[in-house]
Parts: sequence; C-alpha cells; structure tokens
Amino acid sequence: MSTLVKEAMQQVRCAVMDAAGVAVAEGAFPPVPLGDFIVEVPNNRENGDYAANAAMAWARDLHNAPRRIAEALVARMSLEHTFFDRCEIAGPGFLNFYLRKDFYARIAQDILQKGADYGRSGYGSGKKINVEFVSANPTGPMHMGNARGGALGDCLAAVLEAAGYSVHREFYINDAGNQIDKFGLSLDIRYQQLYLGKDAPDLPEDSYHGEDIKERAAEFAAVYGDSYLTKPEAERRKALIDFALPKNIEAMHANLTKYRIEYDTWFHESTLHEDGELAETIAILKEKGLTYEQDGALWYKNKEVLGARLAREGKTPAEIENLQLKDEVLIRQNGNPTYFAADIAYHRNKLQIRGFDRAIDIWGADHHGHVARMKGALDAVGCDGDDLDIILMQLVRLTRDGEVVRMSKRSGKAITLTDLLEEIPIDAVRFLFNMREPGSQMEFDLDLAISQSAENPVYYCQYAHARICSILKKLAAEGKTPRACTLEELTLLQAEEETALLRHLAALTDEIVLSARNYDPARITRYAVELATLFHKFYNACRVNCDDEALMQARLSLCLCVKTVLSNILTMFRITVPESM
RNA sequence: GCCUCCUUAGUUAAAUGGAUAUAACGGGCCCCUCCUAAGGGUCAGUUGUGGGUUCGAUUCCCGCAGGGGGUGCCA
Repeated sequence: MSTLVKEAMQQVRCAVMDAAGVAVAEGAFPPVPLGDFIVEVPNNRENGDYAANAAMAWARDLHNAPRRIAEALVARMSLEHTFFDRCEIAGPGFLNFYLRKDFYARIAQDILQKGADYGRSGYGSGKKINVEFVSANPTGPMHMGNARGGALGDCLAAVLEAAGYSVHREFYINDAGNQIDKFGLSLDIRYQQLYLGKDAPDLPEDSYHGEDIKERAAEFAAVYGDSYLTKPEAERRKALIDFALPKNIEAMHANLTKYRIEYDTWFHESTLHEDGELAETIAILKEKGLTYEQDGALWYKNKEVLGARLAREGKTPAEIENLQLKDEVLIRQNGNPTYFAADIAYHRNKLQIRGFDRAIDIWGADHHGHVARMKGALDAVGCDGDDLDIILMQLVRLTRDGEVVRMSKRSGKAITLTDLLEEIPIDAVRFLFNMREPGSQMEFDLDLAISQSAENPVYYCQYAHARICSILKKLAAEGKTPRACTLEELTLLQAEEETALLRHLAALTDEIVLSARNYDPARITRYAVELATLFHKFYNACRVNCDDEALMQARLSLCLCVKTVLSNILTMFRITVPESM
C-alpha cells in the first residue's frame, strides 16, 4: 500500500522520464543511457513541493548545460492525471514541482479514514525479527545504560511493528557461567560475614561489592538462619544462588514492567547448557575443523573465520593482518564454556532453531569488540552473520543542575533504574532516551526530565494533543461537532500554517519506514516535536471556531488529523496521551 | 600502538551528496475583552583542522587535533 507521498514522488519521476523519452524520440537528446536522479522534498518551501535533479545529473551524459536540459524536459512534460499543476526550473537546473491545491485535502481524508492505523505499512512484509535488549546481568540492580537500552529497544520494536515486521521482544538472562559463580561466591562471603564477623573471609577484589548482595544474604539468613554455615561450600553457594537469583530476576521484571516494557520471551542462558544446544554448537565447530586444543582449553579459529569474512567484504590481506585478529577460547582450562561460546549457541538458536529472519541486539558500546567475531562465528555454525544486526549504544551521562551526577545519593553507588523511575515520570524517560541516535553520547538532564514545561519535549507534544481535545470540547459545547468534509471543503485549508501541517502529517508513514530501516526511533520523536510545533503555529494563526462553517469544519478535520497522528505516535511508544493537562 | 564511535550557534541537537545549514534553550523586545500563554511572533549567533572525489560536501575518502569506548581462559 503506497502512500500519497510515495505516489507523488513516483509521478515526478515518471513525468521526468517520459519527457526525456520524448526528447530522445524527437532527437533533442542523443540516445545515450541516462544515469539515476533523485526526487526529494526541498528544504525551502519556495522551491516547490518536490524537486528533481535530473538535469544536473544528466549534464555529463548529454554533454549539455543543466539549465538547457531542464528547459528541454519542461517543454515536453505532461502533468495530466498527476497531483501537480506546474513544474519550474530553478537555480542550477532543479526541476521544482508544485502540487495542486487539493492534494492536501486528500492527505486529510486519508488520515481520517485510516485513523489508528495511519502510519502503519506493510514495508517489512511480516518478516520475523527478534529484538533483544536490556539483557542485564541478574547478579545486581539495573543501571542507566539499561534504562537507555530499554527505551531504545522497546520503541525500536514498536517502530518495526508499525513498519510491518513481525516483532519479538526478548530478554536474555545470563543465569549461568562465571558471573553466576562470582555471584554465589559474593553471597556466600556476605552470608558468612553476618555470623562470623572478622573471622569470615574477605570479599575478593573482582567480586560483587554492592549493598544488594548484603541484602540478599541477609534475606537468606532471615529464612535459613546459620544452618548453612556448616554445609559444604558448593551446597551453600547453590542454595544462595537458587534463593537470590529468582528474586533478582523478579525485581528486573517488576522494574521493566513499571517501565512499560513487555517481553515476549525471557530466555535463560542455562537452558542452552541443559538441553545440549551449547554442546551441539561446539560440536559443529569441531566438526568443521574450526577448533583446536591448546593449554588445556578449546580454542575457536576466529582469525581464520573472521579473516575470511573480512576478505569477502573487500578488506585487503594487509588490512586484515593489521587488525591483529586473535583466536578465542570456547571452553576454559577449568572445563567451563566461555560467554562467547554460549552466545554463539544463543544466536544460532534465534536464527536457525527458532527461525527468525533477523536478530537485532542492543549492546553497550563497550561490547563493540565482540560484534565482528560474533557475526563470523554465526557464519561458522551455518547461519549468515549478516542476519544479526547489532546496535551499539553509547553511554549516558546524567546531569543535574548542570553538573554530572555520578552516584546515587541513597546508595552511594551508580544510579539504578529503580532510582531513576522513582524520580522521573516514565513518559519523560521513554521519550527523552529516544531523542538521540543510539550511537551518540548523550546527556540525560534530570531537571529537564522532571520539569513539566515546554522545554520538556514530551510535555510539549502532550500539550498539543490536550489542546486539540480542549478545542473539540469547547466547540462541542456550542453545538459545533466535527462532520465528514468534502474534498472541496478540505481544499479550503490553504493558509501556510495549514499546508505546512498537512505536508508534515503526510510524511508519517515514510518516516516510520525510515526509522525502522535505520534502526533509529529518534526520528519519530523528532517528528512528533515538529508536528506539535506546526500545530501550535497553526493554532495561533488560524482560529478554528470561525464564522465560515465550511472552513471551521475543515479546520476541525485538520485538528482531528493532528490528534490522530500524535496519539498514534505516543501510543506506539507507550507514552500517555492526555485529554487535558 | 591498533580498532571503533564522536566533534555543527554560548549550550543541546537537525539536515537520503543539493538551492540562503534548521530548531530548541539561554538573552532582548512583542502578542490573551479571542478555541489551554505548558503557546506564538521577533532580533543575534554555527559546520574543529588540512587535503581529495564531485557541477555541488555538514554529509563520502585520506591525514591532523580533541573526547568516549574497546584491545581478558570478564560479560
């Protein structure tokens, strides 16, 4: 289902191509192959509604000046049965196309007809995408990075859905391996310290030192007392982990639910160990001769596999050599598989076993070294590494009163997601984290997020929606309720503020597709802010409650269009859509 | 050292290779007997640096400078 905007751009393209065809037939252009050209929306409205750069792009092919080519094209151009009423030559040779007045009316009709579905498209044709995000370690509380990842992942998933993909939201729980061993050890020592005081062992440098570990150990002690002190270490640690881990997972679940994130799957790493998929994955690598043993560990030939992948991408042997690729350990000397080994099995599970067409992971930028070898490893186990897309998020700095906030006042530790959600409205957190591209290092201004003013973009957008509701209510009180308008009535919307608004409204579907294609939900938050701005300008310039009944109805329709689009976007991002503020 | 991301107005950010680089905030001034002033209007101010590709570069390529991250039998 193509949008009006797409159709209009296609018409421009056809008009130019047809004119070129005529020019060739008439001998005005030599019969040479013509290169590609671009149809775009000019920055400056005075340069028409759409512009084509064909005359400039073809200057070399045709051995002629761009302006001359443009003149030849315009002279042979037909705009019958299109949305356009004229084409003008401007600047170095742009072909500027101007829409007929009723085009905007069609936009309004289209939006009103589609309602809550307006903006959705079939672009993704139902392809199955797995979006994995947050996936915080269950060994402790979540932090600011998880907050950004959560907002980004959930809203990206929403954008992909709107663009016609079948989306699956997933949380990967690292409930096995080294981190869990360390978690058990930390709990164990804190537990012993409760009873033995100075006689208990000290916490090693590289274990978990947070208050949350002490709390969990104390909770355990409250239930079991000192009965585990005399049990064997392994049994004691297992009991502590079995006690504390579900509590931590439940806490993450509760926090994320509060954050309005609903996962389709909470995937436990431990299942890969238990059901043999991890062993199977390693067996595949072994079978292909991509492993070897050294120093008592099992190694994966990353250098060979990744080198081959990079060579396919066009890197020269010298460039690859320069990267100093290293092989990776799959199974440690102590017999435990590495995180990397489990991760290969996990992604193989997504792509090969569960059959997702694409897997998207959202990782902190500190994991970037892991990206290339993960894709290579997927090639090695019989998947296509290109089906995995990894979005690297840069870190977040919190600021308050213009100062960088490093620590939480309460715990003295890094600010947790729990702290953040207690302090800041969820609407603001979800919106503000999606104001920047994932790859940008961002500052999160706590004062701004709390402030309920126009400076806060989320309130600015919500206010526009509330204002529309208020207008509708006010007019309804006077007996003036919206009715369906004819195309002629809607064509009355010709004020600059009105057409600017309609042009912007018309772009939603394509903006969502672009946002999905670039994995960048920030495009949509910016779109929403711009829409609110255009609406407020319209509000100040054009009175809805005016004497001309037809114009009033047309403006009411326009208000309903803006209301629909704002509501569709905010709802998509699970942000409150207020009727009044 | 090597890899990677980033650098646009005083600040935070926009700009599928296009025309006069766009907004917000901060500062000055103006607009409610009128549908929500949580709004609008208006004045001032910018592409780190040196090359290259192109009709045209904020955008692509190569140096340089500055900042973040990585370079574990951690995850």
